[in-house]
Amino acid sequence: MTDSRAVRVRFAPAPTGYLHVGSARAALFNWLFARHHGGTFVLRIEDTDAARSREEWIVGIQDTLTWLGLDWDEGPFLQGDRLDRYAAAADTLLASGRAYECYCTPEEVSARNDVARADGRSPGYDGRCRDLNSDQRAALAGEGRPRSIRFRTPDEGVSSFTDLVRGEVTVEWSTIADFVIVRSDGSPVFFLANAVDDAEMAITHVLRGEDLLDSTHRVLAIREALGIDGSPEYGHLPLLVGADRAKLSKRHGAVALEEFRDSGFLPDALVNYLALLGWAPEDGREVMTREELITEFDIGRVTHSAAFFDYQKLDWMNGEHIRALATDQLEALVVDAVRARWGEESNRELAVAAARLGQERATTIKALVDQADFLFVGDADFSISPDSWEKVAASERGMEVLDAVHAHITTCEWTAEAGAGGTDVRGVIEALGLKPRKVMSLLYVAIEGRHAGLPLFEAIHLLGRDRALARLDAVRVRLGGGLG
RNA sequence: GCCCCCAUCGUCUAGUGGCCUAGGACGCCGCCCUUUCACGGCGGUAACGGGGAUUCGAACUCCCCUGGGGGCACCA
Repeated sequence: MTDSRAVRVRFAPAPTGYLHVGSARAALFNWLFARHHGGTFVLRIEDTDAARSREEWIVGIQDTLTWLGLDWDEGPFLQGDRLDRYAAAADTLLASGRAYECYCTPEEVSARNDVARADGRSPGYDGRCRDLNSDQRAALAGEGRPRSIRFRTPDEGVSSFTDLVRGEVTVEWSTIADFVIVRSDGSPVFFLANAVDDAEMAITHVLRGEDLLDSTHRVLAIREALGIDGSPEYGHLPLLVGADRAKLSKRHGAVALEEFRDSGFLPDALVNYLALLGWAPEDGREVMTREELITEFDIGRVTHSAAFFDYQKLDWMNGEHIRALATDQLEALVVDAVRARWGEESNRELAVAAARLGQERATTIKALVDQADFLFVGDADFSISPDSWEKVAASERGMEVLDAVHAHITTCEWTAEAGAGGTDVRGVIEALGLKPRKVMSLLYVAIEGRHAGLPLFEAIHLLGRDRALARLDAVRVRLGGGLG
């Protein structure tokens, strides 16, 4: 951007639910754009739909943005606090004739649209109240009909603007029907509030999803009708879609940011992955820090087509970020996660050890903690997953291996210095004439309850001699050989 | 039905007329490493939707078709 004005962008969610991953992506692009240009990032809550907006979502969205690390410089501004401005704007439009009073009810309009569709005609307000005179209006009002205010779109000509990502976008006014800007309860509708606020808040650039592309013409028309000079530049971001290429929604999988947080994804990884959905830096880097993203971000490099949200690639990305974490940072995260799961008095040393052993292999914090379950679970609750057992139940000379390992663990050196060196049972297995890798799974299952997990010798050492022996015994029994 | 947007490997993308027998990443497959699983390393699989036009030359420009998506609310 070569715009000389100081950049001011905004993220303007409606507090009608949790923060959706698509909205988060829009917030991120605005934030990156603002930070890249040293501009201002404004948070505005578009709560003009009182029926669907809720206080808890206003709080929740802010919490989630904060967790993601998308800090805002101004706001949150609530449109609910600014109703007088929208009312004034509506009066202006009414006075100039750019808007008119409409006495059709939503039900009537909807019914007429259904008929239109059924007849193969285009839906959209049919203009019934467009040219009422004052007597007609008074009569309709006299019937007790509710009054809304509708914007009168131009009858001819075109609406055109230059989109930052798509270039020139033009549409004929004749295809855009008159639309409501003030509901019959007096509350403003998105188009009006949006136009007024972007002007008053001196927003210079609007980056939002492509699903809002058509509405831009209407917002721009209101600005013009209000006599507001100039307008922000608009950039419509490609949509995020699911496996069926439709707009990403709940049925495609996790879409609430909270779900990603609770699954142990790192904010930096999510930010990194989201940034790459619809944008790529010039040099093709993929794993990037927040600072690198800010430096490289360029609205001109945003792509045009919808992007599939690939959970597998997110997993990979998260693993990359876990590995890039300073060890003490990961330790802190794992300790917190372990305590959230097993209680505040959970053994900190074990959690720290698990963090270190897991850093090289984990994709999420949750998966890492899952792998460490065997360290924290009570002995009475320890169990072996059925499919893991199935994999090892027929292990070659399993009983012999267990006996030998049991004997070794019983007598091996057990000191902090020796560590996992003492619990290394490879020699024992080789002495039986077996290849360690062939029978190791059985031991993993016995000790960790699953055939894949944290390194075995370290696991045994962390578990402690008594608990380790008890688990070996349990599997000996299960294998049918008793405790000979 | 009408309007708008979009179109490169399965996926995310690089590519802005010759550097492209199309590059990278995820996934997948194989090999190596290895204390299982991972991680890591190496290699492989795999794409310019179709048709015209412009040009000495098109993934890149234009047109048509096809396909996909979005919108047409007193939601945002």
